[in-house]
Amino acid sequence: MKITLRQLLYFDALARERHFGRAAERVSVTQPAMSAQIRELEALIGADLVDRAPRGLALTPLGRTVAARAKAVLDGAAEIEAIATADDAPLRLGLIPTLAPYLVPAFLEQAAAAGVAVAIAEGLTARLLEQVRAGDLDGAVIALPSGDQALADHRLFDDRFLLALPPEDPAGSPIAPARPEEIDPARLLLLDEGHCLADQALAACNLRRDSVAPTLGATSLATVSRLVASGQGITLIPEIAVPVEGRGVRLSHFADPEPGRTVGLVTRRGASGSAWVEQVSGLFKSARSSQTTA
Amino acid sequence: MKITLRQLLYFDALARERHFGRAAERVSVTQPAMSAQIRELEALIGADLVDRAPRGLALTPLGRTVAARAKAVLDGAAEIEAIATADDAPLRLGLIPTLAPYLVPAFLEQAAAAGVAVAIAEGLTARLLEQVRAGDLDGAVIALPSGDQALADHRLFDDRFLLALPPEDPAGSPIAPARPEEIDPARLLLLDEGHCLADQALAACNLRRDSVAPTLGATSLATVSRLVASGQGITLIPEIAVPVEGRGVRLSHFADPEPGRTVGLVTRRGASGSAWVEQVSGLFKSARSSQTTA
DNA sequence: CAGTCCCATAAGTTTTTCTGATGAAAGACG
DNA sequence: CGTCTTTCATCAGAAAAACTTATGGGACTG
Repeated sequence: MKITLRQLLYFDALARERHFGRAAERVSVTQPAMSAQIRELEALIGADLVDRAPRGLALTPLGRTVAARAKAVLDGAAEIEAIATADDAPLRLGLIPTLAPYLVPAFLEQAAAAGVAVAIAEGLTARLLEQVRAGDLDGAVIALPSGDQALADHRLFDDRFLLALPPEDPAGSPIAPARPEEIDPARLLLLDEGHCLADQALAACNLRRDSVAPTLGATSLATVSRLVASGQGITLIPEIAVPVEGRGVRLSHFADPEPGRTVGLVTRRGASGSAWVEQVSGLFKSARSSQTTA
Repeated sequence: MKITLRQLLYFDALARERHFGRAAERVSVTQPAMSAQIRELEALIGADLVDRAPRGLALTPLGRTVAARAKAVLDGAAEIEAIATADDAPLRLGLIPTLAPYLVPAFLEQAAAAGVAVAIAEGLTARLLEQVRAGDLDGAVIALPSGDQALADHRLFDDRFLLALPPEDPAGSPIAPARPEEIDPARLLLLDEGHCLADQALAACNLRRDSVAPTLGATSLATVSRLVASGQGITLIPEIAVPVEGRGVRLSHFADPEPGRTVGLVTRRGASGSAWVEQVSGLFKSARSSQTTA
């Protein structure tokens, strides 16, 4: 046997009315029903809550504390019932490391302006997708496609790759747009394994990872771009990172068709219909626009 | 239809397990029972709480907030269930104004030492009894008898009345014990109406209120005793007040049988069996003793 | 394509809760 | 004093809620 909200509700009514009949009326039942529930509650707690006296009844000291707590519990339950409309739980969104630093600041502004509460996480694609699958994240912004049947992709925008070269590169640095396939593998700097940007860059250049000089572990574009700036090599840098990471390096567009990635929001399939998916997508698109504009 | 604790309990289990079957097992029911309760909860709230996907299910953002609140509600309910033993609600006790100042300090010490939580109120007998009847107070310490059928009197101790005279009273002040009937009504100072001490003093002296010179409204023994000390008249002062109010006045015992009052604890009849009545009575008796000793 | 996992649905049963009638105890009243 | 009234407890039967077992269907797995 277990305590029930109904018992607490009736007891609350009784505590207010101090009269079984009126308390019963208050909760729209008959007096025996009220009596039965109170008795049950007393049995469960194992003590008298009400001092039944012929002339007007009163709560016992214990009854008072129970009444106070019962009210709190009932309020909590009532809140849950009313929660449907007013949902202010932050959406939990993840972004990959090659997007987060460049997209998040503007996105948070947009979200704040739109009154949407969000919590941001950063992680590699694989982990983000895992979290979305498990419901630990509501969505992840990654390079599409996610390749996961259980998840739904929502395209946000395309993000071209530019060639980043040292400011003064004496050797073989194309002034004019180049073909990605023409890149010298020996000079190409990439992020660590697990970063999809590295895989995409390799794909664009038609290379395999083992044909590229291994780096000493670069986990951020900022690091790679600094390496390039100091003449250590060249890299492919996504357009969205240019305002932040483009300083100190020479940038060059590739010839059409320019390589790039499609950035999108990935959610559980079940969330596809939800309003927030469209709303958040809009916010990310706006964030991207304000980024390129700025 | 109304939300139930059972629904919240099941939903909490589901939120933890993320699996209907295991969640059902956790709460020792079959999976259809779990499904039904979750569905009912979703219907009540009016929104999906769970994203049912073939491969592993997740909570919706709303579901997460509900889960969090549900846990809080369940914890509250569990507390209520476990409350029987650990009841730390303060006992609410009232005292009349002619007892409170002299008894409360020592009583609070005793109560603290005994680990009993109390809340003290002061009021005239009539109001205190009303509050006890209504359950707003657990007990009242007054001059017995309470004269209320619905209440139970618990005798604590006797409190004699002494005659308080100005330190140097030139006229008719008995050096030896006097009979209360011999008091000059014109010089007798009393508390306002409503204070039982005044009525008791009148009764002891075999007087009626209208035969006494009306005072300008004295609501505390402290005031009356100051008046006596400054030679404005004489009064009857209860023994328990002597350590505090006896300074500056001359005190004289009455001849046997000495007038006095019986002080007692009044509770609702239903409380008579409760352990706290005996315990609190003991504390008051100890408080009185330490008072006379000191 | 068969097998498995997982949740939904259905039918029937058990448990809980309710109502309406009645009882008992204690004041109120003539 | 007996009768009436108030008020809560109790009981029996009815109604509602919740459970169990059995079954179905969708989606992934080998």
